[in-house]
Amino acid sequence: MNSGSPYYSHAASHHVAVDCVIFGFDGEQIKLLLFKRQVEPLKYCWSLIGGFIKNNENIEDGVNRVLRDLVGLENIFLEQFRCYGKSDRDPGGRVISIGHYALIPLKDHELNVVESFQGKWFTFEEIPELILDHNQMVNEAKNKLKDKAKQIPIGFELLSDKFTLPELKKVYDSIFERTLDNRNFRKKVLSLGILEKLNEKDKSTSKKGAWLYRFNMEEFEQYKNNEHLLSNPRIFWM
Amino acid sequence: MNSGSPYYSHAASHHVAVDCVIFGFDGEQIKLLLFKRQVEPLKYCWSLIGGFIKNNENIEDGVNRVLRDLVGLENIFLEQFRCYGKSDRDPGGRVISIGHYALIPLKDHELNVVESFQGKWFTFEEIPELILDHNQMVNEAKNKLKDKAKQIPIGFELLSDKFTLPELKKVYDSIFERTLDNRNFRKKVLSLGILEKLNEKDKSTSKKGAWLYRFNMEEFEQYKNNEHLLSNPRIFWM
DNA sequence: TCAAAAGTGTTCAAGTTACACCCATGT
DNA sequence: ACATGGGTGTAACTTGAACACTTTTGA
Repeated sequence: MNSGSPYYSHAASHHVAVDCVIFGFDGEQIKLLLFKRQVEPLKYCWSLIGGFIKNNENIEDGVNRVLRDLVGLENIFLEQFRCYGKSDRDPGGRVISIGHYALIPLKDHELNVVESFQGKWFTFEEIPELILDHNQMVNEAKNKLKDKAKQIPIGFELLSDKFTLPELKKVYDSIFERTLDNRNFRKKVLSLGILEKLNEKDKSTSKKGAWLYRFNMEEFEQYKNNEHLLSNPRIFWM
Repeated sequence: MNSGSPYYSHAASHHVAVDCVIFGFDGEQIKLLLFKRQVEPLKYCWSLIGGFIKNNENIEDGVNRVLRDLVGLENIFLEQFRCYGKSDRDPGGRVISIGHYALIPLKDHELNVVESFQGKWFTFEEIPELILDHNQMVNEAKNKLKDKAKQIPIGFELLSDKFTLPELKKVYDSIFERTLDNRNFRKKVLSLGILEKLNEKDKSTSKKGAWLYRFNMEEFEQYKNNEHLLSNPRIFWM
C-alpha cells in the first residue's frame, strides 16, 4: 500500500486523511454539515466528512474527490487550516489528518446530499459531540474563518451569484457571532467598490424588496493590489 | 514500516515529513537558517531542515526531535503553517510535508550548530535556490510571520529575555520588510503595558546606552483577555 | 567637541462607533 | 392602515501617520 519510495524506504509511513468543516449559509445563519459515520470504529457517530489520500493523489485533489463523491460538491471555496497529528488521535489506527474548511452557498447546492448520506445541517449551537478531535477541528475552523473574513471579503463565497445586503450582513453576523451595526456595515461594504448593484430586487423576504448585488471579481483584484495589503503593517495585537 | 491499523489497512500510506523555516534575529535583521542536504537525492543542495515522522510519534514531538537532534534547539517558538501534499513534489518519493516555522533568539542559541551541520544563516535577500518546494515554503512562512505579528506581540520570541526597544524595532522592521516610524512604534509598544522597564542599560551598541526591557507574560495574558481579540471584528479587507 | 545612537510630543487625517427615523409595499 | 423588513447620515471619538530636535556619552 506504500507508494514505493526509492530513497526513503527506511522511513515510516502513515495513513493520511483529509477532514472537511463545511460551512453553509441558509439565508438566516451559517450552519455546519455533519455526517453519521458509515464505517467502524465509531460507526454511526457524528463526524466531519473525510477520507484517505490515495497513492499518487495530490492532497488538494483528494479533498475535492471526497467532496465530490461523498457530498456532490464541486468548485467551492476550500482551504486547509491545520494538520492534526497526534499519534493516538484515532482509535482505529494512526491517521494524520489535514483539516480543511469549505464555504458553500446553500441555495445553490440543494440539500439532497444530506439525505443520501445521512448528513445534517447544524447551527453552531446545535453541534453535537463528534468523534475524535473533530470538535476541536470545528472550533479551529470557525476561528480561521473569522480571521480570514477580517482579511479578505470572503462572505460572498457563502452566497449565490446575486445577493442582497441584508443577506450579506447576516453572513457576517454569523461568522463573527455578533450583530454588526447595519449602517456601518453597509457603508463599509459599499465603500470598497467591489459590489455591482443590479436593477433587480429580491422580494422573497420583504414587501419592499432588497436590491440585488453582484460581487465584481475584477474590481476586487484591482482592490487587492491597492497598497492596502502590501504596505499596511498595522501591528494589531488585538 | 506501517503503523499497522486494524481498521484502515485498506488505505494507502505515505511518508510524512516536517520541514522547518527557522527565523533568527542577529541584532540587526532577521535571518533564515538553511542547510546543505546530507542525503540523496539532491545531496548537498540548500534546503530547509526536516525529517520524517516516526511510528507512534506525535507530529509536534517529531518537529521537536528534528530541531533538537539536528540543530540542538529546544524550547523555542514553533508553529505549523501549512501542509504540502503534491504527490510529485519530491523526486525521491511521495512525501507529505508539514511546514513549520520557528523563532529563535540568535544570541542565546549560539551558532555552533551551524558549523557542525553545514548550516548557514541567510538574510532574506541572500536566500539561494532551495530543493523541492522549499522556496515556496519560505515565502509562505514569511507571510505567516507577518500575519502573526499583526495579531499578537510575537517579536519577543526572537529576542533574549532582556532586550532594548531599538532591537525590538529592528525585529519588526525586519518582519514587515519596511522601516516603521520610530516614535509611533515606541508609543504603541509601550502603550500595551506588557513591557517591564529594567534599571539597566545595554551599552553594546551605543555610547548613551538603551534601556533594557523584559516582556511581562502575566500582563500579556491579562491583555489578551481584554475584549480586543474577542469583540473586535474590524472587517479589515485591507 | 563631535559623532552616533537613544529618546521624546504634537498635529492632522482617517477610520470606527454609536445612534433613530423614514420608505416601500403586500396584505 | 399597518406591519414588516429595507434603507439612509451625522457627530463624537479613537486610531494611525507624519514629522525634527534634544540628550547622552565614549572616543
